[in-house]
Amino acid sequence: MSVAVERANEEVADDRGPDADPTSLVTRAFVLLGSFRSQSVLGVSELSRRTGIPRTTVYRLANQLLDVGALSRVGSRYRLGPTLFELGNLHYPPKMRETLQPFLDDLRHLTGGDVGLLEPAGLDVIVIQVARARNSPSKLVKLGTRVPAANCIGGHVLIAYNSSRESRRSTDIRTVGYALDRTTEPGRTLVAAPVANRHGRVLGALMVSAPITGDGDDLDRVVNATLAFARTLTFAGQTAEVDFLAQARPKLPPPSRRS
Amino acid sequence: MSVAVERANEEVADDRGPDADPTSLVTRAFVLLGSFRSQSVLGVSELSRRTGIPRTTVYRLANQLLDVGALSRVGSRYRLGPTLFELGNLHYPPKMRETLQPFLDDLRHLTGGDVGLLEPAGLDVIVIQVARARNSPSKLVKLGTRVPAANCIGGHVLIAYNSSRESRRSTDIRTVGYALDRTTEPGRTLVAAPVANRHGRVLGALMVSAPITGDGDDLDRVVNATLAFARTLTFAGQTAEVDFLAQARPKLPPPSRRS
DNA sequence: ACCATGTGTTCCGGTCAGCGGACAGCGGAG
DNA sequence: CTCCGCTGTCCGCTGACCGGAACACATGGT
Repeated sequence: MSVAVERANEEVADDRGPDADPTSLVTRAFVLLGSFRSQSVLGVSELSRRTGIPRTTVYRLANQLLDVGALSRVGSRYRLGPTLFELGNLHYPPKMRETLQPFLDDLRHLTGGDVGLLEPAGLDVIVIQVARARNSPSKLVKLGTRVPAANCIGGHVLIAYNSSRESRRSTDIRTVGYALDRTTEPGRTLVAAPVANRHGRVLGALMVSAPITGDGDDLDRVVNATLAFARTLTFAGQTAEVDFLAQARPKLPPPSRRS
Repeated sequence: MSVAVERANEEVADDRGPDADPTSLVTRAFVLLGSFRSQSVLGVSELSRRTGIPRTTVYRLANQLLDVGALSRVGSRYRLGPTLFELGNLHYPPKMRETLQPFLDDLRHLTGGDVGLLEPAGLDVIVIQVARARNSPSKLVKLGTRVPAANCIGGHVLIAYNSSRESRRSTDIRTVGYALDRTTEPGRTLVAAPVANRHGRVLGALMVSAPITGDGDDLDRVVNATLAFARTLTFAGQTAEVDFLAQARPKLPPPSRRS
């Protein structure tokens, strides 16, 4: 009762069109904002160096972002602003967090590990809700963490259920209904299972980072609990009229991307 | 031991320059994103109507925002995307949340009310961290809530300590060190106190919504607890090297706004 | 079946917002 | 002192953005 899933960077989900036009101002603005992922406070020149955008343009852009609250000043440098936090929280349906939190907490106590709920974002996955042990060192199961889907066991699950391309690993995961990873966090085992909305469409993944290593009863308990709670979340989302982000299947079959 | 603070929309904090250039693309993008505050799923035409931006422009803008993950598709409409959530969480110093959360939880239990930490954002304040009773109905003390500073008792405190303009209310608040509001949430009393960084600069406000009405011992206890914890947060921020958003006093005295 | 009305989407030419090279002022390091 | 890197400012050019008009497609009322 376990499926070995190696880490691999080779395969990548499709389902997302070509990269955005790099000359678009909106794209540049978010490239700029994204450079704060690696450093929380940055100046104009440093931003220019990291993004490849000319200094003058960075300067103007940063001041505009300042005006709307997407950036804040720190001396003569910048950090991400509170407006982003406000808008980021509006990403959820209003009551989703408090509805799902008790379930995540229960699963955390049952498994003794850290619990995270993942959502796909382009080629990446983002951790949108967590239940962590206090002072847990896990860098993966952490609110707001963004990692490439191909590098994360939860991302593998999402790919397995959503990608149009087929792979050996995807069929393996769909067969057993979950995925394991023993290598990313030494001394721990990562378990991930799909979470669907009421239409059966897989929109998220539940991930548990448990402090166990080998196979055996412990692993079985964690896997079974994770699977059960993933199904419960699907159910909870429906009954609470949260519908896990309320995302229905698109009415217009091909959303027709601008090539 | 109480200062009557009426609600008033007349006075407004200055300290923020003129409104951003409305024709700037960045401004328009965030106006667009901001319209999701009142409705979580919107289409192109509806966005155009609410923002005053022509449909075609909205369409192009929305697709660009889609490409960077700031918006997600829901059928043929849009909602705020996961990238905003990710970036919004990076607004904090890495360990601020888990460092401060135990204090907020303690204060919640001590006062029996809902506890929120506020941060200024332009002319508004934003609730950046909370400790709520389960199923609390408070709309004010809620993660991500944004309200005009002039309409919120916590905003009054921030104005009192930061605005360059002087007012009767500001001096009153600074004299006693906190502010009260009995009218915004019927049957409850709101208490707010300033939170400073290590340089003594007031960067936030601690707010408690307690289920009490009159004066008396109950009120005194809540007020004293709030004041004590506001000071504790300042201290906790320093010792945990969080420094409450790490914001130092600007080195360049006039940040020289583009007029 | 018809039209009226709403939607999302595509097209295209004019124009102006944004671009970026160059420079000024500042501050810290050597 | 000089050098170097930084932030902030200016300005002429240009190509990316703008938005009106038209299209395709739903919906629903008559």
